[in-house]
Amino acid sequence: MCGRITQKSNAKKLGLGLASADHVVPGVAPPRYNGSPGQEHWVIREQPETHAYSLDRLWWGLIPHWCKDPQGDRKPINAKAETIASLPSFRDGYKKRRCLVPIDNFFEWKAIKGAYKQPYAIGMKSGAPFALAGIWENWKRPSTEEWVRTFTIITTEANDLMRPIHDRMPVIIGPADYARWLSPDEPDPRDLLRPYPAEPMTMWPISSRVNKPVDDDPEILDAVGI
DNA sequence: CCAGACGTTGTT
DNA sequence: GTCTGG
DNA sequence: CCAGACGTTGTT
DNA sequence: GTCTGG
Repeated sequence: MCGRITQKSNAKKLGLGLASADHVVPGVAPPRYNGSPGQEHWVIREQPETHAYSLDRLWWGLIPHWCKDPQGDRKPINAKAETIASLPSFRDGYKKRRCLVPIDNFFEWKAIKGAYKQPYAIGMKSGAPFALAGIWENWKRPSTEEWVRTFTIITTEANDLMRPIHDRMPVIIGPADYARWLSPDEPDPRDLLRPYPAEPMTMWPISSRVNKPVDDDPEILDAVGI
């Protein structure tokens, strides 16, 4: 599963060669060294009309458009690849509002029976940013009429690298498939929702300092070993 | 018909 | 135990 | 995901 | 908004 990410590279790199974010005001988009659900993160989308790609900040935790009061309701941070095409909360987004979440790493906790959990960082051997598959939604806050944009990350079964620590992992989209995943002309690209090959990936144990959901502590860099 | 849910994970 | 907040 | 709280009243 | 359960 996937409940913590890093977006430490600059916006140019996190655009993955598809999108840029030069319109973003400096200072409003700090790097995420230990990013959590409930925070804003970089997300790449395709504009339906112009087919241009954009890199924007969306809230992690999907709020369906029909939701009255997300205070009381849950905001799913993950959606299962196996069921996303049919579940009421996800199927419209899956058809029409797919996105890529560009990251440097994600974290996973290995549950050790009767004991602590050991956090791990997972990334590419190359150190390059890569893309997770997501879907997003628009939601209008009734009190202020303001539009809120949220996303959720799709999960699938673990690959050989991750299976020792966890039975699920986020869906990773390779560069060759960016365009297909984002294209509104592909209503059901479910063949992309499979475990990513283990070979280009790497994984290492990190300090449990990352347990604390604080992502602006510079010392977190040591914890992650970056 | 209306009311109520709508999600995932892990752990017991 | 379960929910909210980061 | 984990950490931390775990409450009520009335008024804006 | 749409589906399930009573």
